[in-house]
Amino acid sequence: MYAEPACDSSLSTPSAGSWHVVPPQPAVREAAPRYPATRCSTCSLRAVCMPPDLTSTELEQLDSVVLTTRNVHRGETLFRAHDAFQSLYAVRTGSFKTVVMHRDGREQVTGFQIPGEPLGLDGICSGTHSCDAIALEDSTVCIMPFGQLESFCRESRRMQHHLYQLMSGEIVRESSLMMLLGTMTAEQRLAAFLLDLAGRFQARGYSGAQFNLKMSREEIGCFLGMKLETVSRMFSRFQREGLVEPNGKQIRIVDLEGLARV
Amino acid sequence: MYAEPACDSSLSTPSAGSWHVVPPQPAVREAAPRYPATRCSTCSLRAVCMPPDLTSTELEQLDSVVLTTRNVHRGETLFRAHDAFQSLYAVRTGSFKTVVMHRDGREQVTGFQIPGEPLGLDGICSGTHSCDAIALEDSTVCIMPFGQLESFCRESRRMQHHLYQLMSGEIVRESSLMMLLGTMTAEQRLAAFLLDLAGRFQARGYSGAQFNLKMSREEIGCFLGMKLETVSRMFSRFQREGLVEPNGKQIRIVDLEGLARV
DNA sequence: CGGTTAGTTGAGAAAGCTCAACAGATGTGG
DNA sequence: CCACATCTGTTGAGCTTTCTCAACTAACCG
Repeated sequence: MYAEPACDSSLSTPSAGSWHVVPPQPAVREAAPRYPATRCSTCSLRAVCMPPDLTSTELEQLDSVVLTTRNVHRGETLFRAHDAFQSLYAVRTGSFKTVVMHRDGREQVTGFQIPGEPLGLDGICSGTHSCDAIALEDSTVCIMPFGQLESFCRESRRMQHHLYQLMSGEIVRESSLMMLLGTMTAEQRLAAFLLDLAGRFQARGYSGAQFNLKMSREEIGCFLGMKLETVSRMFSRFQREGLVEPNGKQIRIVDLEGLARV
Repeated sequence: MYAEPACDSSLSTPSAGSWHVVPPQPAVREAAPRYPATRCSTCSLRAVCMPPDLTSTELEQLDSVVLTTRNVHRGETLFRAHDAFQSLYAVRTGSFKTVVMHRDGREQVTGFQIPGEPLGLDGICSGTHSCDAIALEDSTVCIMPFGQLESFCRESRRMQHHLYQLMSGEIVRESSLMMLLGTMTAEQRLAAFLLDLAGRFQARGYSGAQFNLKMSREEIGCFLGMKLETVSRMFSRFQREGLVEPNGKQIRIVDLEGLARV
């Protein structure tokens, strides 16, 4: 359902090498192949991803930072906690979830990422990722090697500021999630979640009124701090109240204002 | 109880001007006076605040970015949501809480900051702060005008990286808070909170086993997503179980391992 | 020293969880 | 391409945790 067709050019670059410390992993875990990126300068998501006012020189430089993309199949990880941090990523097609895990097995989904949204910012701090990023469907990401990005940011004031803004935005996003988890009822959480998603889809030119949830009820619950049964009950309640028309994963928002009033 | 004596030199700099859009505020809200900072190069918190490997030239430049400090009295705000973002701050003495507020009055404390910790990172994103920063006791902060800091970071690779690390660290901190709010019981939350605080005090050379909570039970509850009564009950439970010896705001951790096992 | 605020404790209510049954959807091998 | 197994989602009933309301005590402040 999402934008651009995945870049599936098969000119695999040999440069890939070992992306990850390879821990126990369901299936064979090959060195992830990279593919040449189509350029930022012509990308339809540029307005979502990048500052609006880059000069053509800056765009050229940017193209030389974002040289490759990578395909991640549904259920596979882009990176996992404890992997060495190398690059920042931007979702190009598809969608991801990020999950932090406690030793005792407790899991918390900390976010869902759709095209144009960043991944990997958690890794800068310690040089090691602190969460897993898992594809919810077959997806593509742009790869921005962080060292090169940093160099670029020392040259470009605009790009420097953009990266600070991006990270600050992540901080603010997480704060409002804390508010959600700390102060809202199950009903309010789900409403806020749907409204947030609707807004993000709309900002990317998709319908905000009707969309397809790629994540399961369990994943939604794990994000919103409640059990899947409760998520399901709340969907049913919204349907009864004529706010949302859920059809499995297909969601139609009927009464936006009503949902906001919950 | 915290480190350094506050810099209370009264050579108020006239440069202060209007720091804030002044919304309804309990008392008189004057333009906050700034005081000359004692230098980063000689600050005992430097190891906590700044990258360890700055050259003497970089230290000099840093001193010229962090020219001023500001005193904030107990209960007063350093900045509030919707204030224009100007500067990043580092707590020098005392402590703060950051609070995000929903229109309907719901509040969530998103963090407590002790000496050496940053404040204001939320403002970069939109140029406007998204939370209130309120002093829990009479406190002092170092002021880092963000424009100057950005310039400095374009010149100093180390400083640039440090700021990225700082922001990434905030992202990781908030993720683990989401885990706390999303998956833990009231008992586990309070235990995790005490252990976190103990670690942070210890890292600053204070006792991790005995410390003074500057925040009320209500503020703790608002941070941990529970009511003050529940916080109180959990303290009592920890006391009964011989894990913690709470004496009002004075906390002594008796059984660190036990607390970690909760 | 009296008034106010902060903290503790108890009892009953409510939200959300657990367990369980079942229905649809999805996928797989014969 | 069907039949069966598996996974995902829905719904119900009873239980647990936390909240709410209330009373009371201790600490703090002017």
